[in-house]
This record gives sequence, structure tokens and C-alpha cells, in this order.
Amino acid sequence: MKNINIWLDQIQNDYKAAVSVDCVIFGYDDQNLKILLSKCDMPPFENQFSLLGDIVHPNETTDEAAYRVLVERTGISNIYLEQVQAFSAPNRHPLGRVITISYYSLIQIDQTFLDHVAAHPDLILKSVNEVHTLAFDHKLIMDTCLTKLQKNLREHPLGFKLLPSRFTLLQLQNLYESVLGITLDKRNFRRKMNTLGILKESGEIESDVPHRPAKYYYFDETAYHDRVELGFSFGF
Amino acid sequence: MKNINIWLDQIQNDYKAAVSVDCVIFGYDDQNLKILLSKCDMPPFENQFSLLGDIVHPNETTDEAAYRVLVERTGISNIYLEQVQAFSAPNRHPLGRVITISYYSLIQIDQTFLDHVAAHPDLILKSVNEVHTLAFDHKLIMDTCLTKLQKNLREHPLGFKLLPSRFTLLQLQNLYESVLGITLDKRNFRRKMNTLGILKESGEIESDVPHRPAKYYYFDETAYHDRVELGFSFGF
DNA sequence: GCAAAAGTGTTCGCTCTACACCCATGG
DNA sequence: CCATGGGTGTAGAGCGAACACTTTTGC
Repeated sequence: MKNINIWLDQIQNDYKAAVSVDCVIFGYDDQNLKILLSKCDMPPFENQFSLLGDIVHPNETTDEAAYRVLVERTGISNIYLEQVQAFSAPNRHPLGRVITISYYSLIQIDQTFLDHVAAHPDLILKSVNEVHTLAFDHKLIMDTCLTKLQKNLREHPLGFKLLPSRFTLLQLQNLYESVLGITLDKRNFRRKMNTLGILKESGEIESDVPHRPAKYYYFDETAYHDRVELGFSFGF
Repeated sequence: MKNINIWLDQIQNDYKAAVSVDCVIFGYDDQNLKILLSKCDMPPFENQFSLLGDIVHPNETTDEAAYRVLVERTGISNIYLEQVQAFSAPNRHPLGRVITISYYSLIQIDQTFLDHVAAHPDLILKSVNEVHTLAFDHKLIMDTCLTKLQKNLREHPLGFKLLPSRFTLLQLQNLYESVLGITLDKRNFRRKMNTLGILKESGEIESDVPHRPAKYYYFDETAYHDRVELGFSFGF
């Protein structure tokens, strides 16, 4: 163990770094996986987009900082948030040493959210597969978070967090297909959801659709928690 | 996007934090999962044990810092290392704000390593299941890393990194049983390893054992990489 | 009546599980 | 000869994959 005075000295002096959080905010619009970005005005990245982030304040955890960024920038509270990993290349930030802790979060793209984005010209919602370059190392962060989202989506019932509280089975299937980049068999998918027992019919059905109306389902949290103890996997 | 001057100000002044790495170093001694710890001399944790860690230097990544700690403290290079997550409770360190990035690593407990530990009185090797309390929030970090190790062990061929380069199938099975806390069927386990095709016989066998000598196997890295493309799981 | 999505069962192959005995060696 | 772990095969169950047609609605 290193001498305490060396520690004290390093902690209080030039071994300090700025620590930030960066949030990869995913949404889904019944077509594509989207990401919420911000216009960047910092040289040399002017006119590029960046993730939503901020420096971590002295009296908050990184989780709290990420949550604060989400609430401040999106107006939404009660957001699903998951820490992904730290990025710490010494030259990743033009203003000096900034180590960032990345998070991804899942939001529902509803009209309120779209209005919020429209009212804030610095915000933009892009399709993930159309994002080819971002400020800083944010493209790398986005890709890392996307990979982690895909993995978690196969192992945990997260898809619901990207959908409205009531949704049809086709919406849910399309979501998995589009985020995971796979195709699924309709009958197998529906049987799977059925046997998992974590969805309940809401009793409502679609209206004004030019085809047979679909039933609306919702995610049954308590049934899920009963199941999760014995291991859980979607199996695709 | 926040004004650049605010950023600059915060980065350069009191929003800075010390950033450290903490390494959960796992080993396996043919009996139990072990962890390498260090005696702690920092109040109020005197006479407790802590993880091996250090502050991150200005010109290195956290990966590099973790690797540096491992080489400096264990004498081993070429160690498997995986970032787990950041811990950032504002009061987690008595000397001030220290955000830590945790890593776990897997080492082989051979005679060289045991000699190294014996030669350094500040180091101690303990059975993971006998560690009930550690300095700082290191018990929480250890538990988090153990959970992640168990998950990764089921999904990736990591077990080999805890064993000598040549090992018997029983050694391997015992490792999985003891780290995952499960029991496995001998025949099914052997068939599984066989069909995965990632083990090769070395041609050598045990000697001086009071029973039929076992074959030594080694992990066939290239066969694994051929397989891994199509998804990989041990299925237990 | 037509376009468009909803909804529904069966078969096949693979994988996991459970289970018991003989073999080779050292002492 | 005995104790110890090494090493082997088979049968049953459950799960994922493949696959096609009828139903309901709006226009």
C-alpha cells in the first residue's frame, strides 16, 4: 500500500481529472432505433453532433449526474438508465483530461417528447444507422452502448421501455427485429411471449386500422419478477 | 450544449476529481476461487484489506493504469483484464472525492506467483467466500466483479485463464462448479467440451497419481475463434 | 372484393438431462 | 486387493425453427 501522503498529494494536485457522464439516449419510432443528439459548438467539432453529457458535480454519483442530464435535457423523469463503461483516452477531449462514464437510456418517443425536441433547436433525433460521425469519441461510445443494448435486449425484458405502455405484438416484434437486425417468425414469436407469461392483454384493441384490429398488451412487471428468479432469456 | 467557458472553468477547477482503478484479481487453486488483497494502512481502515489499486496517471488510460497496477504488484504481465464499472459515491474515500473504475483479472496461481506473494508481506491471497469485509467500498466492488465474472464464465471460455496451460477435464469441471456454485454431470460436461471443439489433447498424461492418469488438455485458441463467430455458450 | 395485418398448430431436429459401470494406477 | 479418480453411451423431454391459411377490418 502506497504511503498516505503520496495519495493525498496526488489526489489534491495534478493527478486530478475532470469526470463527465455521456448519455446515449435511445428511442424507437415504430420504424428505427433513434438516438438523441445535441449540436456541438466546441472547436474542433463545430457543426458536428455529440451525445448529451455533463461534468460530474462534486456531490453526486455518476448515476445521479447521468440522471440529472436526462431530466434537464429531455424533460422526462423516470428514465431507464444503465452504466456502460468508462472512456479515458488521454487526448479524447480538446480542453484537457476528461474521463467519461457512459450510460445508455431508453425512452418512449411520444408526442410530448417530439414537442420537446422541436422546441429545443440544439436537440436532434437521428436514426442510429444514419449516424456515421460524432464529436469527440462519441461515435465509439454510441457503438459500444448499442452493442450492450443489443445484448441486454436478448437477456432482459427491456423492449417495453422503448414502447408506449400499451402496444401490439407486431410493434414488439418489429422492435426486436429492427434493434437486433434479425427477422423473427410471427407464430414462434407470439408463442414465445405467451409462454413467458410476462405480457397481459389490456382489453383494448386498435381502431381505425385498415385491417383486423390487434389487441393491445402491457408488460406485467410482477409476473416478470416471479419468473426472473429462475433465469430468463428470450432465446433469440 | 453548454458554453465552452463554463466547461473550461469547471474542468480546470473544483469540479475535478481524483480517478483511480481498483483491480479484483481472481485466481484458482484447484479448490476455491481466490482473490489477491493488500493490507490497508489508511485510516479509518487500518488492519483491513483492500483491493489493489492506484490513482490514474495523467497520460494513461484507465486500462493502462489497471495493467500497470497488475504488473507492479504481482510481477505478472500478460494478464486478462476486464473493465467492470465505475464507483462514485461522493464519500467513498476518506481523503476526498475519488471516483474509481473497477476491473477484474484472472491469473494462474503457480509457484512463481505464490513465491511472489510470500515475498511481499503486504499481499495476501484469500478465498473469495471467506472475505466478509474490506476497506472502503471494496467489498461491494468485489461482489460486483464476482457477479460479472460468473456471467462471463458462462458465456465465454475464460475458465482456462485460471488454470495452468495444461489441465485435466476434472480440474476444469471443478473450476466451473466452484466458481459458479453449481454441480455438473461428468459425462455431460465432457461431451459438451468435446462438441465445442475448443480443447485439444496435449498428448501428456498425469503421472504419480494413485489412480488412472488423466489426459492433459489445452485450450485451442484458433478453434475457438472459428466457433465464436456463430455465437458461443457453455449452456450451463 | 381487395389490401393488409391479426391470429393460430404441427412436425422435426437438436440439445440438455439423468443415470451406472468398468478401467488404470499407486500403495 | 483396495481406494481413487478416469473414462464411456443411451434414452426421454423440452425447446427452437420452419412453415400456410383463415379472419377481420377500412376503403
